[in-house]
Order: sequence, then structure tokens, then C-alpha cells
Amino acid sequence: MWHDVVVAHTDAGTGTAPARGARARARADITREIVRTARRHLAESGPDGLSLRAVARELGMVSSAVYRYVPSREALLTALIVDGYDDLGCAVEDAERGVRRSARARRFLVVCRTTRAWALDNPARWALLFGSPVPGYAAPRDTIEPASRIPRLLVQLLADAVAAGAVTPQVDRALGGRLGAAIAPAREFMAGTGVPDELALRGLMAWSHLVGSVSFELFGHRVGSVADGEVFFEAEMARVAEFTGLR
Amino acid sequence: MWHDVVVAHTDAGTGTAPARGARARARADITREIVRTARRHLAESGPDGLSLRAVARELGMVSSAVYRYVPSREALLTALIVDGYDDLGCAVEDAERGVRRSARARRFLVVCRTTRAWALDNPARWALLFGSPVPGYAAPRDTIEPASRIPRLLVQLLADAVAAGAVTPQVDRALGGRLGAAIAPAREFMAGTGVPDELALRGLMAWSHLVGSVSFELFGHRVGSVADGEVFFEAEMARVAEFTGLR
DNA sequence: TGTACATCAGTGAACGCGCGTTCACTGATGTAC
DNA sequence: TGTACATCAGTGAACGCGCGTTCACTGATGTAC
Repeated sequence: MWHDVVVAHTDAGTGTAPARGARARARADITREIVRTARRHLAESGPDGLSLRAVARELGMVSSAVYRYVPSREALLTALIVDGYDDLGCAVEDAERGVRRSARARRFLVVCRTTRAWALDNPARWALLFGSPVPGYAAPRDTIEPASRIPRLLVQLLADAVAAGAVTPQVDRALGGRLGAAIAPAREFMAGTGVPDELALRGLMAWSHLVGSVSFELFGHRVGSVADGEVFFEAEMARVAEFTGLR
Repeated sequence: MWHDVVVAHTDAGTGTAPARGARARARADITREIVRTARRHLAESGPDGLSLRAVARELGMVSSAVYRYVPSREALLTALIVDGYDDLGCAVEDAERGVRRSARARRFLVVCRTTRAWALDNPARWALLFGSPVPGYAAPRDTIEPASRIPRLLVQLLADAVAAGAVTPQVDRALGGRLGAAIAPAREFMAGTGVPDELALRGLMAWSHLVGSVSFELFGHRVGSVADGEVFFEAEMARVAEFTGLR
């Protein structure tokens, strides 16, 4: 796949061997600069307004030259999505690593906090990842793996809670019937972790609440109800942690 | 304001006196048809792709003729937003009216269900209301009132619970310090209802969870975790209702 | 170490497209006497 | 009831703009012998 190149040289992918020749290095540099410039344009014009010509112009190239590095506008969008998920994922993973593993509620709060901070720093990228789908664009499979970095981390959190025997009774139960079947994909994603269904379900709720809350604030829907977004968010996520049974 | 005209004749606003003359009636008809056509185009191309020329073309008008009815592209977007909030608001209010007032948890679930159903029926409109902000577009004040129809309804729900003395102890407490100050606008919005702070906060969480969950599903983020969106949603919202202290 | 060839980056012109908005205009429809 | 005038809907051309993508091309940079 093409964008592997971009990803690799954005230092976001798994450490692919670095480019050897001078030509290859220059190629990687310019590709990275194209993505970086596109990122800035995204912030001002949104995904629909992202223009290969404008990016080329800013880099002092003629528009057709960009096609040496990027096969199409759509591919550039894909690169930005992968780049965004990876950047956010890295930030969250780094922050979470800094917390004592047994302090699970704290780890959750750090994940939330870091996610929100990243979103506030990168509103347009957040909107690209979690906002309205871009009309006419279908994200390719390559975006799935980077998109699941935070979910994977949250599952680890739940698994740790189970392993520590710290699961509250109210979330420690199986779900049968249609509801059990409804969360089958999540069950499979957590296979081998021993996470009980109710905990899994609440984990999904926590993840969706986190994303929803950040978007709600970022997209301006709290203007009339909350005066201090950060204080509110902290209180909110503490309650979500408790509801999820984390302690 | 211009869009009052559109709103009035979309039958979404408060019943303004109907247009008298034949000319005025034709004007209202065509304006309504423009908004309706724009709504369909929005579904296919998103807000950025919405084009006055395309709308005109489809209605068999020359592009400049639309300007007799709509002052600008931006105004048309505003009309679509107001129209969307009103349509969603009506649907939810109608459905909620059908539930016995003392069955508050049920009322909440009906609000959630109806909201989700509307979103699934109108994904592009939902994205316009609750998805990424449109770059370069700032929603005018006129969108605030229609946007708060569901919030108002939820506040009524909480107020009813308080009036019935059905508030669980865990949500029946005041919040001081920074957190109390953080929710000051919400407090004001609920002035006179007697809703305690903690309940208010959880009400805000419930509203944001509802919107977040619907967006999460609609924007494709549950593909790898949930197999049956409806069953999951029902279970989710039942838990939110309980968490909010509704019963 | 030097030469011949292949590879690749970047150019500039072009194709074909769509857009928002303005403006002077023609005719039809309403209104006031 | 009839006429004169004002209002308004719709026309068609134009302005000035931007876009994605293709293609034949020129030179520079690498590679193999």
C-alpha cells in the first residue's frame, strides 16, 4: 500500500528500515513535508477544503509535482487519518505508561485527559477522526489498526482489573440473549482477557462517552451549559470511571 | 431576520400568520422547495458540497433566480440547521408526549430512541447538527433556540423527578467550589426547577452521552465492537437512565 | 576511476469541470385610484 | 370596472475564482559495468 511509505517516514508506523540513498531520504523528507502542510491546511479548511494544488503552492512546487509523492487527494486524506490516529495514540500511550499499573482508575483518567488535551490542540484532526464522515470518502482497511490503539489500551485496563480481582460485583456478570450477541465482536476483541460481559459493555460505553464528550465540547455544544470545560470534564470522567467499576 | 421566513413556511417555527396573496403563497412554496432540495443535496454531498447552483438546476431555475429567495449560501445552511433542529425536536417532543408523565425513565428512553431513529433516518442532517463544524461558518444566534428543544425537554424530566420526590440520594446533593461554578450556566438554565447540582451534572452527561453514542454509531466507530446497534443502544441508555437516577 | 544508461523529480500547459455572486434586463402580477 | 403604476420573479451573460488529474518534456541524480 502506498501510504505505508508516508506512515513509515512520519515515524508513526512500526520502525521500518530507514531510507538508504540520498534520493530516498529526500523523497521521505518531502513526503513528510507534504503531509505536514496538508495537516495545517486541514486545520483551516477542513477535509473538503483540502487541496493538492494549495499544498503544492505552499511548498513552491507546481501542482503536478505532488503526484510524484502522493497518488491522489484521497490517498492524502487517508495519510492524514492514519497520521492522526497514530499521533493521538502515541500521546495517550506515552501518558498512560507514566502511571502505576495498579492505579487503574488513575490510568483511565489519564487516558481521558490526554485525549481531550490532544483534541483541543488539534481540533481539525480530531474532527477528521471522530467528526462527520467525509462525503464520498471511504476509509480503507489501513486505518483500522491505528484507530484501535486507544481501545486496545482500554481493554488492557479492564483485563488488568480482572486479573487483580478488582471487579465490582455489579459489572461482574455475563449477558445472554440478544444483548450478549450484540456485543459479540467486542467479546472477540477481548478474547482471553476474562473481562465479563457487563464490564465489556461498560467499557464500550466509557470509550464512546469519552469521544462523545470531547466532541460535544469541541463542536460547541456546551456553550450554554458549562463554563469551565476542564473542571467539568474531570468530574464527568471520574463518574464514568466509577460507573465502569474501575478502582 | 431572513430565515424567519423560511422557518415560518417550513411550518417549523411558531405559527406565524400565513401568507395572504397568491404571490406570497407562491414565494413560500418555492422557498420551501429550495430548502427541501437543499436537504437532499446535503445528504449526498455534505455541507461543503451544498451548492446553490445545483439546487437551482434541479428546480429548473437559473442560478441567479435563487437569490430572490435566499440571500446567500450561508443563509441556506442556517435554514437547514434550524430546519433540522426543529424537525428532530418535533419528532422527539411528539414521541415523548405519548408517554405517561410519571414514567420518567420510560420518557427518557423514548427521547433516546426517537433521537437515534431520527439520526439513522437523516444521517447527513444529524452530522450537520452534531458533527464537525463547517469551516468558515459560524452559526448565528437564531439556531440557539431550536437547538435547545431536547435539552429543555430533559430538564423538564429532571424537574418532574424532583417534584415527585423520586430523586435517589446519590444524585441529591449540591456541588460547591470550582465544579459548582463550572456548571453555573446549566444551573441558570434550570433555575426554579429545584434540580440539585449532582442531578444536573448527570443530566448533562446523559445528554452528551446520547448524542455521543448516536454519532459514534452513525459515524462508523462501532463496526468492530457491536453487531446489533439497536440492542446495544437500548441496553446502554437503560444504564444511563439508571446512572442519572431516573426511575 | 570513468563512462553509459536507467531512473526519477519537477515543469508547464492543458482538459474539463464547478462554484458564488452581481447586474441590467424583460414580462408578468398585483395595487391604488 | 378600468387604467396607470409599482412591485416582483426570473433571465442570461459575465466576473473571477479554484479544483483534480494527465501528459510529454527536460535535466539532474544514481547505478552497473
